[in-house]
Amino acid sequence: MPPGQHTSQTGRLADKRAVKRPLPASSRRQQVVDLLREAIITGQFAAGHQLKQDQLAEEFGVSPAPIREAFRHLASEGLVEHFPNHGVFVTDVSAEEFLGVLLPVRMAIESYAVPLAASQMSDETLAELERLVQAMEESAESGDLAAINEYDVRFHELTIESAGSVHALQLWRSVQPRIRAQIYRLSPRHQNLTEIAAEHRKLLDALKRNDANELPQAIEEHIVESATKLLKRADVRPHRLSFPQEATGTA
Amino acid sequence: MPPGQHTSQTGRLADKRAVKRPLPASSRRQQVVDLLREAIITGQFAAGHQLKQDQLAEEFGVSPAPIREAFRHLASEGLVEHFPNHGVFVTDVSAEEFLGVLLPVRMAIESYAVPLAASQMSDETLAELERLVQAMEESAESGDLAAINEYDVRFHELTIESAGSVHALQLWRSVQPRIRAQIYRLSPRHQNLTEIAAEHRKLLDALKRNDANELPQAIEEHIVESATKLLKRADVRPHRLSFPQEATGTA
DNA sequence: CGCCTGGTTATTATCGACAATTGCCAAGTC
DNA sequence: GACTTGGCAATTGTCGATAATAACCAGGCG
Repeated sequence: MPPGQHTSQTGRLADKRAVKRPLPASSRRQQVVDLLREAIITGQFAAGHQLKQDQLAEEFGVSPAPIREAFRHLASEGLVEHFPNHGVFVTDVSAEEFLGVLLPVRMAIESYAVPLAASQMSDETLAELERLVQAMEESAESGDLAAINEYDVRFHELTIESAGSVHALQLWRSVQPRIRAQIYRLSPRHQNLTEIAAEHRKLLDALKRNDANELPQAIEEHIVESATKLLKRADVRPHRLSFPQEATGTA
Repeated sequence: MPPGQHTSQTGRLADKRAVKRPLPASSRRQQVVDLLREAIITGQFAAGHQLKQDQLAEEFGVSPAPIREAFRHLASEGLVEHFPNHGVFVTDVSAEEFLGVLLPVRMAIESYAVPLAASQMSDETLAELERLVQAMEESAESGDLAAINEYDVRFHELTIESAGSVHALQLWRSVQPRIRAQIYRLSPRHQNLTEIAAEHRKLLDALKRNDANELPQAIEEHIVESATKLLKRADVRPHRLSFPQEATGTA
């Protein structure tokens, strides 16, 4: 039975899991996934580079099996492509695809999940979000971009988790790393960190108010803002921002 | 090197692959994936059911390794959930998530990919799409719903392939099985098959005309139509269809 | 002189066995 | 009598080795 859905012992299990960590986190596969994802996102592996299972297995001191499973997971995040009998290769993300697909998909996911989450959010979760925003504000002061990104990701993930939608969360986890990869590619420096923190403060306030009218617009703004800022700083000006929301009048 | 991106021998490789099959298709993992996916989509495995690697390994006459990799792939399609050290369990898809996330995400993907595909579509591809629609029309005559669904999937997949966007295709392949699962769950019978074929004929005509103004609306209609028909027949009337495109005025 | 053909090697895919983890159950203790 | 604690059984996770696959290269043939 899936943890948390047990017949009678749910409480005991939930306690056990809570006492430990949210995730078992240990598992060679998971460790490999995390290491490789970070390497790809930060650009240590260039697009097109082949990842060889035996080489990585030796490098990490594990057998090929967990490496191969890690490959499948990374493929689900779109960070690598798998060609049967040929290997896995680091995927490229074009600015067009970023704007045309990844952001609209993220928008679709959060437009559904965030208002849903706001309507049923526990005080504990709100407090945790508050802590995350504070941590972002502090990291902005000290100029720690990596930390801000980490809190940013966690903020959104926790919010979407609260919506309780398995599929919204699964899809978000699939697109999120690709979006983060773009952030590292397009704006590795000179981001206005204070603005990022402020944006999340604004979103958190909207979550607290839980105004069904205001929230969808707040999410949309939040996502569009972060994207356009990113692109401006990188001097990438695509022909048009074709978010579904903006496409109504242009058709 | 990824097939199709070779340094000099591209032609030879492409020929070789074309002579054989589009996919190597053989691979125990792939076979297991296809079998399990079909079993889940058609409801042979109920939501919540645990898939055990050793049991399936024996059943299929393979070792646990390809089964485990198949699990990872099915998880990327949202058909199963993986709980480390606990197993994989068939995922449930609520009607709310179907309408709220899966369809909007599909809409976002196709809104980007289909116009892009239309703008650069080869005559061969158009001919293949034409064949698919004809096959659908024939299957509609003979009342073969399974065949229609198969052609339906292939029609959209081929279209999105033509767009040449790795990520649009990857995401589509991730959401598509879930949507198909809903089709089987909500409307296993009594679908108006002729209408489905006609819808695709209309979409194909729009693709042929490649009218940048008309196409986005045609896609939107196509997706919304299929969804609302599906829901009407199953007597499921959600509170509202919250597609991003329709949310502009409501905020 | 170019094309086909067979061996060679690098790499992936699969295997079967073993180790680790987890939940369960029963015995023991306060 | 309820709670803790230890062992038991079922299941997943990992291993190291082997088999299968496909690109590369050299030699032979038209």
